[in-house]
Amino acid sequence: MTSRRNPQISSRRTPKQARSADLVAAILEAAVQVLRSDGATRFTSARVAERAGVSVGSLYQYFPNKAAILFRLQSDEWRQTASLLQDILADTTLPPPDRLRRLGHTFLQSECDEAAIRGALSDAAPLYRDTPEAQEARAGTAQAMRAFIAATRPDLPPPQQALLAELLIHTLSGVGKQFSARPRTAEEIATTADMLGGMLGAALLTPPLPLPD
Amino acid sequence: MTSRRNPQISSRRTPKQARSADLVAAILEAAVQVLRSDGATRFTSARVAERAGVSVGSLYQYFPNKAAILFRLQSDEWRQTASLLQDILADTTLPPPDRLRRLGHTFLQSECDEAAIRGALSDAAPLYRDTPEAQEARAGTAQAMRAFIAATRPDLPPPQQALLAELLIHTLSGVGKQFSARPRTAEEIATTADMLGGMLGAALLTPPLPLPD
DNA sequence: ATAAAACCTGACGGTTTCGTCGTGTTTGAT
DNA sequence: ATCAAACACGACGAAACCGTCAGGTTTTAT
Repeated sequence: MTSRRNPQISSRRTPKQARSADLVAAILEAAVQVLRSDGATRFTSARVAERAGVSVGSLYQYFPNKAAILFRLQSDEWRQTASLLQDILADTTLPPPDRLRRLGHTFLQSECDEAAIRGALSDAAPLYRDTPEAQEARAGTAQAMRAFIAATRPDLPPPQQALLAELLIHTLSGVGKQFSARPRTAEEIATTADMLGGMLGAALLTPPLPLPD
Repeated sequence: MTSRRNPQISSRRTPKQARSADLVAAILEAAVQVLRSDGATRFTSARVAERAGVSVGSLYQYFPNKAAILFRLQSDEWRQTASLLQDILADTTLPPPDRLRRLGHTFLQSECDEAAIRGALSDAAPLYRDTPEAQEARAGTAQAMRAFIAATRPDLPPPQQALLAELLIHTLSGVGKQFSARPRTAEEIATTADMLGGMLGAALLTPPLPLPD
């Protein structure tokens, strides 16, 4: 599905002088702005370059194609999210379910704060999603959650641990994405985050399922 | 975000003879095939017409644009899903949490069965998502869930009922979409569906939250 | 000062897609 | 048999976009 050709996501030339590093920074900043204001379908190499006050040629010296810019942005987001997960889930001063509760709040809030950019990025997902680089980049968040599950539910067999971790991640990101698709009041966010956190906590404590033969 | 111009989703001419009705059916069938085999980004009016054995001109006599075809497909899916929800949630022979459990199973299974087409459809979502017709079409599923919540948790104030209903729907569809993005074994589906159902059930029985002032 | 490397530019070719329109065919009613 | 409405066709104009390339400018090193 959604067949990809040679996405070639990896960078083309690495900036060695100060001006070119600035240029790359300007491009990334412009990319965020274009994504936010024009949306994914209007995200264009030309538009990004123009917004950055830079020529297309320069852009293509540091990014092999459009997808590479998007991937770079998404990749940064993922790294950020992974370390957030890591921090909250590893905080042993809180009982595990409370950590999930907190995770729900933090996550939902940040998703709503940056709804425009995240929504646009995920609209553009088909452009970078299927590259090996993307698969690897996603692994970070999954790993953090699996470690938490392994520590909290050692009674579950590893395959179930993995599926549970996946379920929690999918719930967080799926709910976050759809909930933030519409503008929300602070009250709605708080209430939903509470319910979400409770739900995740309940999932965590679910008794091991009798494996049907 | 993702600004739309004049999407003009509504149909252009209504088939009055048998042959044109067949033509529309052929187009929809072809659209599904193209979506499944070529993905959202390669979904093209020309390709659909060719696959249907029909000229582009004919296609554009019954659909004002590409988005209208996609919307039609998605709309059918939504109707189908809404009646599924309706049926399961209104089945009073089962205790409410069990209904959610069953819903999780049914939903996840069907999502996995048709992963290709649904995935492609949601990749194309930016093209039809923001039209008023789409907003209205989505309302069906939300309504079914709200009715269920209202009947099951009359103790909650209506605003919280609405948010809870939304949370459950978002969880279902978000998890369904992401889980089915990779091919899954029957075992993985069953296990995840169990956990998902349990999670939803738990969310349903969550005590009313003390409204913070 | 000078040469090499790094950097920047923007016009341009090639491609894809959308949706229309003038023309020709089929159907149903009289 | 005849005519109007419905239907079907596919070449085509217009627009958008991607990514390259030949040539000019700035920086760095010697």
